Amino acid sequence: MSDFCAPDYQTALVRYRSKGLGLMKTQKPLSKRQQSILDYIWDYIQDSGRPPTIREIGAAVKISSTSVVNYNLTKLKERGLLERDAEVSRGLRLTERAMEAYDTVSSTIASVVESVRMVKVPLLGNIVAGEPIEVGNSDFSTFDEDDAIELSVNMLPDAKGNLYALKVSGDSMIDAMVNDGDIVIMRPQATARNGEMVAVWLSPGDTTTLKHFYHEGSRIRLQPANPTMEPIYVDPAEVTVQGKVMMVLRQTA
Amino acid sequence: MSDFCAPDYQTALVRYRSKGLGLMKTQKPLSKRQQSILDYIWDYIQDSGRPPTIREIGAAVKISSTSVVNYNLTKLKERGLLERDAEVSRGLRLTERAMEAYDTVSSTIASVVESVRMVKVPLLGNIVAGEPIEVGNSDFSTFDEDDAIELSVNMLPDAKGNLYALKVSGDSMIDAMVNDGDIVIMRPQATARNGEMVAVWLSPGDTTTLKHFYHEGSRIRLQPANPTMEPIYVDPAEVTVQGKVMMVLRQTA
DNA sequence: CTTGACACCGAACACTTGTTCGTGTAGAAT
DNA sequence: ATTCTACACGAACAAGTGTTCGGTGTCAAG
Repeated sequence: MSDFCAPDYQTALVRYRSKGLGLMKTQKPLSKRQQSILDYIWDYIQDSGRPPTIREIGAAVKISSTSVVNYNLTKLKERGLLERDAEVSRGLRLTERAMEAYDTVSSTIASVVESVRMVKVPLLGNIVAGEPIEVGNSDFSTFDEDDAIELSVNMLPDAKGNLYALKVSGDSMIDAMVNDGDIVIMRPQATARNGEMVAVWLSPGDTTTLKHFYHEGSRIRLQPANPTMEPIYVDPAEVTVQGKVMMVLRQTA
Repeated sequence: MSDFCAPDYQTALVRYRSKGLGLMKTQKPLSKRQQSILDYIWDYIQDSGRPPTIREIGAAVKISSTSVVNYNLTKLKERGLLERDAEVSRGLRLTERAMEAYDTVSSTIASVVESVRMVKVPLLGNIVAGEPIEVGNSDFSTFDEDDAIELSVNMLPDAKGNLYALKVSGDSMIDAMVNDGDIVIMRPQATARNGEMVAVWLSPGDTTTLKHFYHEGSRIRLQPANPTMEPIYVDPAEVTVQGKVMMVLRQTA
């Protein structure tokens, strides 16, 4: 019998965010000098809006000879990490592959977020809005890691922190106008106030569900928003609140 | 009595998108040459990842002398549209102000969209989901021009073209799970198939509303999704379909 | 010990690139 | 008519920048 555990949105989120430099398995690592050169080029472009010169690179990584810089740039080009336009000043360009190491998409989005106040919310998986169903530990494999929703921060007051998205399966929340197939944007939250719509994990049966949450004496009432369905009563020790619904998105066409 | 006319989302959208270089009231316009130089610099940076040289600019805008290019760059600098680092190759940089003209946010987002497939949808105004109400010609002034929603293109199949967003007032579409306060993403559309949820303008009374649309013999039936409300029957000549609902967004917290 | 590959280096050179100078034209203002 | 300003231009020059050459040192393999 498998060990029961809560679907771990936090771990999935951390995994989503921490994509380090993926070194090619079949090649030995870059020399320290070559790595320093790449780092310098990246930083210089971010800071100045243009690539550095051979001499600037040399000064930065303590190479006194332009031909040594040239030699190392040739090596990096051979590795597919940069391109060079000949006979022009500042003719360097980092390739897509090199930029992966700097997580250019996240960096670009991070800079856009700063300027237009937007947040990228990963779509981590499904949440059932119906009878609680058992979840496996691989529940997060449903969606490609690259699936995400970009949202304007001004649509999400207090959007700091680790938002994530879940796709709704089932119609138990239909009276809260959350339908099967909708996407809900969640903010991690370990407690809930009465009436809040939350995702919860139930230790008996290792199940998860989306419901309105109520403290009711010594019990917790998980209330569907569907008049055809009965509330679920659980012992507080058996329920873990995982996140609160901040926003609902629905495609209609 | 004012002339009646449809609330013109297209015009509002065009106005939203066509933010030309914001000319200072107290300054005369840039010369054509100066504008061409700015355009070329912008394009060159997008294409090559570095600024152009003085000679490249000259070749592009048909200036044979580097000192004329230099003179014009000095003028652009005086206007606050670019910065120059002296004594370095490719020492140009467009200022924030200059980039506004190229809608740097849209351009940056456009480039991000290419990599993460996202679209920026302006929030243009309100739409009533209730009894049709009269709209004034200044209906679009409700929202700041900068209000917009960023959405992942993969959430919006066929997102090409001029999407816009409207904020819903009223609850006549509540059975379609569209509630007061929700935001609907619209795609401009002049016709409608039966059952589609659309924004329409009604020439009698100069009103607008959000409803399900049905052709019914010689009439159009505009059907609320609220059992407490009656459908509206109108002559086809009196109704203009303006857009179809592609997505619904709701903030819940 | 020899050889080859790799990494490194200074110097020179070729070319690119930015800045400055002196000059000319046209139109507006005086 | 004169002066001023804006815009334009070719040429020369200075500085920046990339490329090439001939060389050295280290290390591993033969």
